[in-house]
Amino acid sequence: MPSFLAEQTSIWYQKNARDLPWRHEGVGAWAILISEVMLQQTPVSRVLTVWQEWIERWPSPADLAAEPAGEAIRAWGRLGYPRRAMRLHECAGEIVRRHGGEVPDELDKLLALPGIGDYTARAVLSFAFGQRHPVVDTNVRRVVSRVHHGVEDRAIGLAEVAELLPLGQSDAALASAALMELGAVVCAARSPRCGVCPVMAECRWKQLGSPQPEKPFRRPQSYAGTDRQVRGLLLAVLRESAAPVPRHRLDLVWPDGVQRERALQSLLADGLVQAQSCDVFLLPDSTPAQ
DNA sequence: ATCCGGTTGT
DNA sequence: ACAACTGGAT
Repeated sequence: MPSFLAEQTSIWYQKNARDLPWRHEGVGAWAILISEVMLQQTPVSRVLTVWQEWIERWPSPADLAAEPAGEAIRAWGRLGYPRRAMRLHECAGEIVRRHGGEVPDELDKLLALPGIGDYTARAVLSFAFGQRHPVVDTNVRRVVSRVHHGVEDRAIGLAEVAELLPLGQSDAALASAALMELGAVVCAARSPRCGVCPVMAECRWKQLGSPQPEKPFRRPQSYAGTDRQVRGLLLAVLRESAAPVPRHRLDLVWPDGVQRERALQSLLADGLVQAQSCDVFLLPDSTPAQ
């Protein structure tokens, strides 16, 4: 059932899509997969340079799999959520071992890879292989919720999005990209630009006066002072050091010894950091087994 | 339901 | 200060 939303947004997208490098002709599935992982919870502007470095350095899964995980973590830079870099490295290894070094083009095989969930698996199938799948991220959820239901935060499932996509594979893939783009550029969470929206005339949310969502209750959860910040500070020291780092240098980044130790232990548990001895640490440097 | 980063726009 | 940013794993 091709919907008004999918059709109009696709038309709009073909004239207004941002020129992002991973959308260029000839970009392979591996490079697109990398872009999708990097874009998880991370704005486009910050992904651009790191993505370019990655695809030049590791143009195939085998290239990344051949290096220690620490190199992926180092090259991740300050993108945030560095476990994504580690999972991407594991993912490359799985692709080499189980899929002959080629990114699989089947849903169940992608979902079985580390770091690849419901969103990323379908995004790769749609944008790299031109298949028809519901690609549901926070943008699509917001667009469909607003336009069809007139509310900000209604739960939007895969089936609901699948129903509104065009039937043709490439048309559906185009519509998926278009819905995400609309959510990112026009139907923004904070400052929607309804004046330039291609579906304004049929938007329930606009008709209802753009009602704000009910905020049930949300913890303040500031970043400053959290374990997350301390993990980031510790990892930054290890990233920027070519040589293993003695504990006393890590002690400098955060005054609270208890929290510092807890953060270090969690990094070790995640596999983001490796202990060379009891007081010397480094990024994972073991060359992966073939 | 929670944890997991780091930057930018408001 | 604060949410938002093309989520995934536990």
